[in-house]
Amino acid sequence: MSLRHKSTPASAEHAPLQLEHFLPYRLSILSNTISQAIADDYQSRHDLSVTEWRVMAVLARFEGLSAREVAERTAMDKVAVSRALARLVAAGRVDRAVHDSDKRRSVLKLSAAGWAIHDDVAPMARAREREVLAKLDAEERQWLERILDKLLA
Amino acid sequence: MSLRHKSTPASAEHAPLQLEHFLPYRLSILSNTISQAIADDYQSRHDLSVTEWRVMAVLARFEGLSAREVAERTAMDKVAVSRALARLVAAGRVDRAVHDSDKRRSVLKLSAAGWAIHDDVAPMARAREREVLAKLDAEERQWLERILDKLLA
DNA sequence: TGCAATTGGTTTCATTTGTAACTATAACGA
DNA sequence: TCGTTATAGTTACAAATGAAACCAATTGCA
Repeated sequence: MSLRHKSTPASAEHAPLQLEHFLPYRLSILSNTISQAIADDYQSRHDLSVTEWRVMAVLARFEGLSAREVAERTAMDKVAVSRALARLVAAGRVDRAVHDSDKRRSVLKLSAAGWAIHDDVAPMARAREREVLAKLDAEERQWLERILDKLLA
Repeated sequence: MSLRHKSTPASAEHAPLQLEHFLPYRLSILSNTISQAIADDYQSRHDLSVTEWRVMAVLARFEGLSAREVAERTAMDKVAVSRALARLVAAGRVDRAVHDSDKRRSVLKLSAAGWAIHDDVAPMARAREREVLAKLDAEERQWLERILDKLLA
């Protein structure tokens, strides 16, 4: 056998990750928990998938984007955006036109029905965010903002 | 028309979410970016999916768990765990035995081959975590830890 | 011009994932 | 001890997702 002593515990031999203190793992749990809570609010109410809601949220904020620009803003891939848009347009929630000077590009905006859904969902999403942030005091909230800015830069 | 003035801009009428400052959105981007970077390290090298790696990581730390306990620890659902385990056992990376006093439960541990993979991947995962944390100074790291503790409590 | 390379977007097909139903064992209460 | 209910885990089927091929419009440049 090796120089290592026989009775060395597995943890010393192998140094397993301590998931409960491992940043990527903890971020993943936190992110999924929050996103799921928001999704639960709107999925059944409006028959809306997470990707569809993301597309709607970015079109609410930036009217007239192309599909590619939506993909950039949502950090989704273009196939996912294309499919979400197909459903949203079919449901009459998004209006799609063709760009004047480039017929490949679409020009996207929420329809009246799309805005109505947005105006119902957005306050719920904000309320969930507030619930989460309520667990922190003012100082912690400031630090969190600063830390996220740095990590996402 | 309503009492609202005709020329009120959409942003005032509808108050769209500002995704770039919306906590759930930012957490999701950050979490996915980090997890993907780690996954890129091991997926091709070991033909290992994210769910399989999570199962291995928790078995490295807590030997002899049942599938249900793995699911609890990883925050994955039991079907995902069952499938990951099927592949891991088939690949000889996890040993599955039957519990002495309850024949429904399995008793799971990493095989020698499983440990070898673990011992290759775990340091890479830790290195990625260090890369991320290197963007923060000592004070920010302490706050982050404290904030995550509170949000996950 | 005109033709190759690029870009916006969709479709196709294979893989992954989620939900529900199912099997086997165990626990509990009449 | 029998019948009901609960639990561990798997299977089957549907829906979601990703990668690559694809079409159409545009750009760049010989």
